[in-house]
Formats: sequence, C-alpha cells, structure tokens
Amino acid sequence: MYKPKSDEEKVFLAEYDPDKYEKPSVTADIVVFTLDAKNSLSVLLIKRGGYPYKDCWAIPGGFVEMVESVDTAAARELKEETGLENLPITQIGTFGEVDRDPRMRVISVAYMAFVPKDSLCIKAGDDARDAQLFEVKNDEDGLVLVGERNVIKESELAFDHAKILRIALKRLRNRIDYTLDAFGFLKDNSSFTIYELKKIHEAVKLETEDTGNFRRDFLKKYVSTGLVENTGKKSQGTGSRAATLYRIKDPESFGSSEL
Amino acid sequence: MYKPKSDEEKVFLAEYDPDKYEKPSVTADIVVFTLDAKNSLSVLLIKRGGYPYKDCWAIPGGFVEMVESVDTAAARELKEETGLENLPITQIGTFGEVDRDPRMRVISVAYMAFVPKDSLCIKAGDDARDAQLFEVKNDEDGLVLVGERNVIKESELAFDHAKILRIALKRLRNRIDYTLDAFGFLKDNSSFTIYELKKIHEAVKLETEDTGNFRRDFLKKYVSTGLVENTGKKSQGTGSRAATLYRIKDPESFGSSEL
DNA sequence: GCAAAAGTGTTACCCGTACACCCATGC
DNA sequence: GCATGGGTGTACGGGTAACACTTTTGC
Repeated sequence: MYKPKSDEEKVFLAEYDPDKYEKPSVTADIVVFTLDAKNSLSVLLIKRGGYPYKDCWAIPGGFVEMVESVDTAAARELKEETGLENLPITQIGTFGEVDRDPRMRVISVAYMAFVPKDSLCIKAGDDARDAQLFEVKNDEDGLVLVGERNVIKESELAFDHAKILRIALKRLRNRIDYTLDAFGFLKDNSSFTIYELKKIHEAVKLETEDTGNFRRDFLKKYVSTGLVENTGKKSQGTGSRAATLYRIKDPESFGSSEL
Repeated sequence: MYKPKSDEEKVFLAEYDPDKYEKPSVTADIVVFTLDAKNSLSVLLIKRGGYPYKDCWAIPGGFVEMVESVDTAAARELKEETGLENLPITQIGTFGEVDRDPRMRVISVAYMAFVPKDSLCIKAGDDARDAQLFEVKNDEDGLVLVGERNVIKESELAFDHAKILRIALKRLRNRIDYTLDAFGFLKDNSSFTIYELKKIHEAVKLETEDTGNFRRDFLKKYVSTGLVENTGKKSQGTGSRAATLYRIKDPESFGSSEL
C-alpha cells in the first residue's frame, strides 16, 4: 500500500482529477481450451447476441471493472462462462489497435485457460446458451473451427479475435514443453495415466509421440523432480493392460508455473 | 474497417454511449535495454519529477492517447525518451492490479526495446534530463541497479516497476536464443563482428560463451540461413587480429521476428 | 614479444529418435 | 486370438560442450 510522503503529496492525491483525459475501455478476454470427446484440441466460443458483430462467434470476455484487477476480471469471465474457478490463467497479450471495436476505443487483455476434458457441459445445438466448443484445425490459409454442426473460418470471428486465437495457439504449443499447462487438461490430476497426458500433448502439437520416449520424458521431467508421484494404484477396465496411476504432488502450488 | 450490416445496427452504434461505465486509464511503459561502456546490460530509468513516487526512479512511460494504438504509444514514449524511432518493440505483459497507482485506476502495458550501444547520450550526473542508465545486477534478494554515482535496489523503484523489470529481464534472457533481439544492441547492424555479438549474449545471459562454439552457432543460425551475410571487409585498428565484418541482409524486415 | 581476439580442429559425451519387443487386459 | 495400450531395451546419429591450438594485429 502506497503512503504519501508529505502533506503536499496528500493534497495532490486528494485533488487529482482522474477525468482530465479521455480514457479507453478495457476488456479481459479468455481463450478457453479443452479436449473434446475425440481428444482433439477445442476452443470455447460464444455467439454474440448484440451489436456489433451480432451472431458472430467470439472469444468470451467482458469489461474490466474498477474494483477488480485485470487478472481477476479474466478469472471472473472464465467462471461466468464455464462455472469453473481457481484455474490457472495465463496472459497472452494485449490488443490495442484504435479501431478494434466500432462502438468505442477498447483495449483487450487476452488470457488463456485450460479446462479438464468433459468438464464443460455444453451440448451440441444447445442454442439457448449460445456457447459451443469448436475443434481447432488448420487449413492452407488459417484456422478452421469445427463445431458439431457448423464450420467457421477464422476470418468470420468477431473483432480481431482470429489474431488473438492464433497467438493463443502458438503460445500454447510453445509452452506445452516447458510449463505445466498440459496437466490442466486432465480430467483428474490426482489420478491419471501417462497415456492420458500423451494424448493431450498430441492434441496440442498435432503430432504423435513415441510411447517409450514420452514415458521416459515424463518420468524424468515430472516424477524424478517430485512434481508428480506414483499413487501406487493401477487403472482398470480400460480394455487393455492396467496402467500406473499418477497424481500431482502439490496441486495447490500448481499455478501456470514454469519448470 | 467494420461495416454495420443493418440500419438497426447503424442506429445502435450511433447512439452507443461509451461513458456508460467508469473506465481505467491505460499507460504504455517501455523498458529500454542497452549495453554500457563496459558491455554490461543496462536499463534506462527516469527520475519522477511529480507525485506520486516523486524523486523515485521509474520505467519511462505515459498514457495511451485515444488516437493511437497501444503499440504506437509505446513507440512514441521510446522516441520521446531516447530520440530513437522505428526500433522493434516487444510487448512483455500488462499489469492491472487495482492499486498500482495511488492517483487512480491505471493499467499499464509494458514493452521492451533494445537500443544500440552508445546511442543514448545520457551523461552521468546530467540531472537536468532526469534520465540515467543503470547497470542491471543481481544480488541475493533481487535486482540491483547501478548508476554512475548511485545504486538502488529494485524495491526503491516506483509503482510495480520492479516486477515489470524482472519480467522484462526474464523474457529477454529467454528470447535472446531464438529471436533477433541481440542484433538490436549492435552499434551498426551493417558492419559488426562475431565478437561484438558474443559480448551482447554474454551481457544478457551473464555467462561467458566459448569462442569457437559461438562462432559455429552464429554461422549456422544466421549466415547459412541468409539472415546475415559477410561484407567481405575486415575490421581494423582493434589491437588484435582483423575480424570479418558481417551485416544484416534485410534490415527492413528485421522486426522482433522469431527464427 | 606479448596481449587480445580471430579462427580451426578434434573429441567425448549426452540426448533425442527410432524401432523392436514383450506384457497385461478386455472383448 | 486379437486389439489396445503398458512398459522395457537398445542402438544409431547429431549436436553440444570442452578444450587445444594456430593466426593475425596493435602496442
């Protein structure tokens, strides 16, 4: 907490006029990634109900309020859209072009979050909610977003959200190797198999990993460092050999920390 | 440019009231790195002339105006402080805690820039300008900034600028290996030696590089890829063997691009 | 000659990759 | 049995790190 150092300064602060200059609006937008039923990387989009870009799909977000930090605003938006709280969120950049929004000057701070598989109960065609998961694909000239019954190109997204989404994807693909982001996609981080984590890596990077190498990597990077531990239990009923179940040792300290 | 799709939308936009909600102020702050005479990594700080944090050292910055993008505001601040234009700038994060600034709600978007050695003509003790270079050092509990005749700890910086500076440093140290950031420190990117570039890497990473290995790296990463080319000339008057001079092939396209 | 930097060569080791192979489980 | 995934072994190759050594220039 800041303490003024003189009476003069107290007077200055008391009489300061915050409205001397015109100000922009600021939003916090959050790119929510998850894995869909087919283990493909998906993103949550909402259909805009009002102008501008009415009926366009957009990244969820909203205005930052005066009583909350920007990070808090992003977390609040995440909760409003998904019902999920206390997930680590990662800032990916701020977008501040003058004409981003036709209503007025809006600067957006973008974040991303990773949501456990199947934790979003958004049904296909559940149009009442106007929120939907889209599988993220690539074609020659950009992203393609594949919903249950609709396919859209990145250029159809509202505002500059195509740009935001592209940057989020790039960041995720970079970060997956040296952060704990991948664990955010796990259904249950206190009981998971190496195979599940491998599927997450494959979905994000869009390439298959070698089973043996991934296993050794996992043991070295996470288990031998004490971040993850063997539960002593085995999976069952999977239609194949029982696998060792692992858990994250200290879920509390599991922010968006780096290795 | 956005085009309304209906008359109804035109009316909506025309009648939209941007001042429905209270808004924060937004600043663009820029961390300016350079190498000092001793080839140590240094940062430009300015001494605050007014309240709050009067007489404290701070990262240069200023309010984003309504007619400029946030990136443009950062570039403008860079020019105002250093006189330098058209340098690549890199966004490093947005800082949006509620109480960052005792005057009012201020959200700061932080950038960093790299400035050629000796291009800043800030003399030590030139107090009229209130701007000074500080060598960046580390001690047990954080950054130490060493000026020509004063030494300050990170905790003495204004606002949350210690945090911003720490993040900038971290980013720079990561980025130096896979971006072209290092070239920004060169006095003349159309005539430089491998040794000069090596000194830059050493200043940033605070560790010495092996001559032979650095050389081979340089040739492989930059020369054989066509980013940098041999000028055919040799350095002279250095007190040691003449070195090959290299130049960046296409300085125009030399943004903060990644390799 | 000496110091400082330029430039070349060589070697040892680590690590990523690829691939082969056996094990366990459920259908 | 067969498909699927779990788990182990191993061998090759490339790249990095470490270091030795020669060359050139200015003082």
